[in-house]
Amino acid sequence: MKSTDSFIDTFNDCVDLFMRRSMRSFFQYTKGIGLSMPQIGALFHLNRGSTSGISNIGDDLGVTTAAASQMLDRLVQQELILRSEDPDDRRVKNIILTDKGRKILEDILHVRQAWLEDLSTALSAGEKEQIIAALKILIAKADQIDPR
Amino acid sequence: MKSTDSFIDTFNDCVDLFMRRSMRSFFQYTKGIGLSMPQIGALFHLNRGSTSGISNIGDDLGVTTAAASQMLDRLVQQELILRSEDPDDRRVKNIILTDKGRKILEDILHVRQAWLEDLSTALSAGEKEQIIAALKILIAKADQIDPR
DNA sequence: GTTGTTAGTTAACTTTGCTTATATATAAAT
DNA sequence: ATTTATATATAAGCAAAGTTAACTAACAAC
Repeated sequence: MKSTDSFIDTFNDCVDLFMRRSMRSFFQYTKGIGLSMPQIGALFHLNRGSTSGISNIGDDLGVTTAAASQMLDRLVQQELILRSEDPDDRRVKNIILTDKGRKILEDILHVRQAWLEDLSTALSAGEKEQIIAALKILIAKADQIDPR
Repeated sequence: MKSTDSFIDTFNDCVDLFMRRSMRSFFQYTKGIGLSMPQIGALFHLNRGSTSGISNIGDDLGVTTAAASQMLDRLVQQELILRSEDPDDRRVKNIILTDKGRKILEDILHVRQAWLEDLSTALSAGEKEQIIAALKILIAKADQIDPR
């Protein structure tokens, strides 16, 4: 399963590790509170501060606007979001997180980070600096080859 | 949204980056070939070489054995897996990947890596070494606090 | 060999997510 | 003012995933 590129191999090891340790509890938690993958995708979209129109969310999730509209209905029913009319263009509905929605999103992110926090306390200050420096190179380069 | 821990912040930035760049094409691809999240989960379970009984897979995915059995049906219909009787205990069915299944799994992993390969070629040898060294520290430490 | 346990299947049902097609309201264009 | 385009909603219908409950077959124990 190893390639000839040890950068790729190491990065993949890191992804596998992250998936197993951090994503597992993430999925368990979201399942526990009854949120589906698309719904989480929508919440994350909002959290990123991306444009909040229905069709934007649909595009982002790769589904039709109709599908997005229906899925958001369920989030409205759960009182995690609100539809509000855009004053500039009354055709568009801006989706905004309710306090409850913001709280749940925070919890979700926090659960995903529990493992990361353990890791952070286990690392020495020097190790952390080294890792931060390396990851920043990686982020900068990624931005460079495909900016957004 | 920033914490007081710049290690955690940088790591999260990196995760976000990876999710947006790499997982996006991953989801598009799996959607294109008609595989759902649970099905992919099952394939990944098998790929890890974990125990291949139906209930093991169900446990791993956090669903009932009945649900796992039905979901695997669909993978059998798509000829990605085979059920085979365990010779040691004829009650258990071992799930094995077909050639087609193995091929698709390889493709899935490869798609996830396309972005990573671009990144690898964009980085200098020195940068890569630095990142590899840092990630290895991270992996080693993670293994240390929660071995498996 | 009966009795109980375990692994998996099957059936009936519910919920979700998706699609297409149709409808409505607003905005933009001419 | 009328036409056209855009943003969303709604309806009908399908497939997938999940549940519980009832069932079969194989193993284990005594």
